[in-house]
Amino acid sequence: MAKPKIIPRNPNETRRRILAAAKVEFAKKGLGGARVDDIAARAKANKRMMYHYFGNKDELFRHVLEEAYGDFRQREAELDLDSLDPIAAITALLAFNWKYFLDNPEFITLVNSENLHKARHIKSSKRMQEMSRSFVGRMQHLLERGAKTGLFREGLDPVQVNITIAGVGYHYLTNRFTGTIVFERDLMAAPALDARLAFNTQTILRLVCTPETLKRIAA
Amino acid sequence: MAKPKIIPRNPNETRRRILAAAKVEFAKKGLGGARVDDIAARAKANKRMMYHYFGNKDELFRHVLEEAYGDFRQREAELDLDSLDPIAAITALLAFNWKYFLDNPEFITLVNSENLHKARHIKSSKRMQEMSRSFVGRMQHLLERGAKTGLFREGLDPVQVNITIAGVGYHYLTNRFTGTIVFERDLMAAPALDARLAFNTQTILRLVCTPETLKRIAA
DNA sequence: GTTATAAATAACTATTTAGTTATTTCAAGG
DNA sequence: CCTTGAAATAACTAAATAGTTATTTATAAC
Repeated sequence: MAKPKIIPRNPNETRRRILAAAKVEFAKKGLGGARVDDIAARAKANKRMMYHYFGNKDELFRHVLEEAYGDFRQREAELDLDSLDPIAAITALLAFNWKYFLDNPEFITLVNSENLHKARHIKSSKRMQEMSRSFVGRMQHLLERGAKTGLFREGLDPVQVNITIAGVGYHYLTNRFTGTIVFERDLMAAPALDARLAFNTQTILRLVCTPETLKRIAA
Repeated sequence: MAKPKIIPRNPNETRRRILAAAKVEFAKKGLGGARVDDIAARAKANKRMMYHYFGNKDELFRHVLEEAYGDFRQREAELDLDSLDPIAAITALLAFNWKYFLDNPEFITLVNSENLHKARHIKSSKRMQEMSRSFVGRMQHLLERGAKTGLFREGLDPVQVNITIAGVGYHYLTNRFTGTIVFERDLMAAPALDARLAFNTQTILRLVCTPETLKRIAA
């Protein structure tokens, strides 16, 4: 009735299905644990098609990674932080990071897997470089805007702030399974997640704001 | 001359060598990527001995993890934070975390691997539970001591503070390979490492200290 | 229609892999 | 000494694995 399920002989669709299936498999089992046969099966495609479109397992992994990273950066760029005052902007950026990691848990495991392999897949990727540059630029701009208006401290390193904003959320979520055991607390329950975002917001505002700003917003 | 290298027929030694080799292999390639044959070869032991002492690959991984986590917690317990004032104590704890991650990079990849597998190896480990409890207890005690002396803010959640202290260092280091590409900066150069520890110290002190304390120590 | 090209499939291969079996070797307690 | 049980080794197996070959099939340009 509705949409024809699988159009025969559709290269774009097949390629897309393989890439999507690979993302799931790599995220679940890591590069070393993922199986090419399982990826093909999940994509409902012949394994040979993977080799046709992507060359080999490592190249497939690189495509998955670049796509995941690209999606993350693109959505972040869409936030339009410039229309917000610096405090609202950095709060929104932190919340975006948190929500993105929550909604896309595979992003975290893919990045972890790439780091286990010393980032060899993206080491010479021009596309990664371009995406990263505008990302760092946005933070630099935000921090300068905050400092100029007297809200933020002067001289904050955008790289350090970026890593910290990502880190306070990323670390909580990537280690949520061992964390739940170590802390004997369900770290993924809704109230726990809300509490963590609130805590992280405090952490970041206390880090970037001047004492006067902090007193005023009563953090 | 000195010590006899490999004593024949030495069960403890063989077991220890296998465990040490497994730690290296699992840390390098993850659970899915590690090869039992490679572990045996690295340990200069017969593969059959691994099955003799540890049962199977997953049990071996569990032993490696428990040992790694145990070492981390034991060394942390040896810090004797009670003999330091709260600010020095939390600074020392942060620095310990940082240094431990730097000196034992395999710890990070092992924990990452366990989380990729949803912590199934340690889920019902009594030993993990015991080690974790005293660890959380120490932070609680430190935060209470800081609050009582008016240095720290009241009502800080020791779990949140623990996760943040670990996270600001852990995230920087676990993602150092992709980070070096994204930020186009050698994150592992000595000055970069010093800068990160200094930055993290600021982040944590700003998080836990009262405004008055912060003004006094001019952070 | 015919043909050239690319998409898709099935079946295969050479290796690798976790785990096992069968056997030998040593060292300590009697 | 000598016997016994554990330590160690070598050789094996069945299944899995990344990647390939050979072939068929649909499509779109002419």
